[in-house]
Amino acid sequence: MAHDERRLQVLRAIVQDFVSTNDPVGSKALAERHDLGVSPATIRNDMAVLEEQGYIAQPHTSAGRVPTDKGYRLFVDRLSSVKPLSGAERKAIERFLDGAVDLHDVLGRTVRLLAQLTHQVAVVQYPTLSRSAVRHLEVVQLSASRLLLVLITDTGRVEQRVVECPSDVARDDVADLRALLGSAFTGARLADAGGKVPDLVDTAPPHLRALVATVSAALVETLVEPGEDRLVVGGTANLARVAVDFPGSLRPLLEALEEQVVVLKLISEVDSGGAVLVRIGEENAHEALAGASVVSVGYGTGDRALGGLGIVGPTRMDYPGNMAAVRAVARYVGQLLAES
Amino acid sequence: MAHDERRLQVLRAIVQDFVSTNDPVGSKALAERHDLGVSPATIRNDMAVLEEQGYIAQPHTSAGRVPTDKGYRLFVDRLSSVKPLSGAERKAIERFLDGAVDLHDVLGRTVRLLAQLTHQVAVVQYPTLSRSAVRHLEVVQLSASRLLLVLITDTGRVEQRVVECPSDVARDDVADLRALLGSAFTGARLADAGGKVPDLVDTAPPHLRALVATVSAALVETLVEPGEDRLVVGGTANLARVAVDFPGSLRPLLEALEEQVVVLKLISEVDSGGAVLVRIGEENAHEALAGASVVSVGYGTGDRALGGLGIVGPTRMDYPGNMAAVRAVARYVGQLLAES
DNA sequence: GCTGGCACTCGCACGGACGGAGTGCCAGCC
DNA sequence: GGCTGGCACTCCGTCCGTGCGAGTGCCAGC
Repeated sequence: MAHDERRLQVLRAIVQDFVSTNDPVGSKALAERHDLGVSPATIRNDMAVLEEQGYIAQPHTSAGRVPTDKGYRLFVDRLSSVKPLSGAERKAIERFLDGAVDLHDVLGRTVRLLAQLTHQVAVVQYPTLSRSAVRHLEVVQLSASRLLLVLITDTGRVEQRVVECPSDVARDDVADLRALLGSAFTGARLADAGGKVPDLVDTAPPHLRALVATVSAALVETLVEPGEDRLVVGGTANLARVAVDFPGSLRPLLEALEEQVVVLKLISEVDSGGAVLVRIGEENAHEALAGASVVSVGYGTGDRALGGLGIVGPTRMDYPGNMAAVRAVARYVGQLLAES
Repeated sequence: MAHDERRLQVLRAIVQDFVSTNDPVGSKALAERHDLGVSPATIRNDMAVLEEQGYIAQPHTSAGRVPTDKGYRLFVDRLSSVKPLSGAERKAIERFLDGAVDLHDVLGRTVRLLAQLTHQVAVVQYPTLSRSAVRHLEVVQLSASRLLLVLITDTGRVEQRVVECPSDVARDDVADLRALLGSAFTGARLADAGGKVPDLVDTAPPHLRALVATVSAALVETLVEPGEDRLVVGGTANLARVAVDFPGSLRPLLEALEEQVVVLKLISEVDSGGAVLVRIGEENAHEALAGASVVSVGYGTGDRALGGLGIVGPTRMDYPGNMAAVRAVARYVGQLLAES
């Protein structure tokens, strides 16, 4: 029906205007700024219906209307097309990310880039260890009974862990241990590492068994268990810019961002199909994020999803633009990591 | 003179009251809350002198007085004694930091601990590479022409760098390279690494010379050059709590914190004698930090300063308490790193 | 089903009045 | 000489009443 169609146009116009002005938008302004072909009075009728359906709300009697979470949801799902990035933006992505010398550098640049493109807080997850494979495993003796394990993954992550051994370890044993662990784990997916331990212990020379058991337990414990996934956060200064959108205080949000677990959960729950995921306001199911939206997507090399990245901002954000930026950056990061 | 003495007591009382209440403090309130032994009228005379000398100011005619940067400076230098930590706080430090498994973990816990103890933004510098020595140097071949250098320092830092070689590298050459670099650099201070390169290249077998030159150049460039020092920042949520102390906006401050260079400079300029350094307001010589104070101290193992740590907060802060916390945490971190 | 008109509601900005806190100064006292 | 109580003055923050403008809902007419 042409009816419903126009009502959706009205909703779209409300979202667009409200996002850009931060003022509740009224029927008159709407009729002036958009070619809806009808008079303010008609728009008012549509707005009344939209309000009844829960897509918009008015902060006070006789102020303009403001989109609700549900309204943004409809907008994102049906009313917006992904805004293509400008040439300048695409150039900026390349310029920014090229020249990175290691994973840490890549992710640091990525988070700064995303923050700059979207003017929101950017979040990038390190490539998940569980989906990475071992490229190299190094054992360094720190002292008689302390060993340092260094794990290098095929995604470029370098992780370390100090292992305290129950008894002193001979120099030769360290070399043997290194060889054993190396041949057992190199090339293996970290997710499978746990299963290899019993076999490895069994086949180890008797005098090394206790050592191998201790060390591989530590390896699996720290490096494979979930929860060890790291996060890079950047652009928190952008929160100050949009402080007006968080009426209470920025504090809960800043706390949630520091409490990486919260955001990590959101970011890592990316769609395996590579679609951009948007979580709006209350959909986030975490109190501190109730007034915020999260736009995230997985990045990866070819068919393998390595991790997630995205942005966090007020629900009043430019969804099409931010979705485009997040998607473009994720693609480029994926390519970059595939090369290395 | 008893005169001047009392005037300083008045200044101290003003600082203490203002820090705890955030209200400009007047002569009457001062006389009531502190046993200065004189009447408000006398205090007023003292305040007039203190104001003339620039230690205090009044926001508006006929409001109370507020300490100036100069007033805080005098307070810190002459009027405050370092507040000893409570037993609970000392316990908290131990509980928080023990059980850390690697350097990353130690510094992460440190920054959270400091933020929690002081309710300010905490900043911890990674141990300076230039003052660290090489414990282990690993070369991993990523592809025919790409090598990954992994450097492990005696302070527990693990740094990585990808090196693009002009031509393909044979497997055996990698092993030789590893042995060469290892024997040349292991145990050496990174600050001296640059000087060792020419010698190393000269003594290398002819067919490896180009490779050694490329790789060691990359090593020195990324890992030894200054500016590569890293920073961990935490507790930015505390800024929201004291937002009232930053009249304009938190933004410049948040930006300065993200722009790690700024803070790094401050934190790394620690006193070699191990004294706690306090920079108040304008003393910071960076616009964004004009309304902020930085309390920092070096941490290290024994006689060697490894890096700095500290806090950033409004000039209106509890200097004695924060100085004590910063110092205590730095000592504990120093011990912890000395053990490993 | 759309439109113009109209009465109504409210939030907000403006402005004046008021009270309170704090000061500076002065004369008197120890 | 230094401290004290008293007093007049200044000025900020708050409160309240008013007016205005934006926006709405409803209704009659096309």
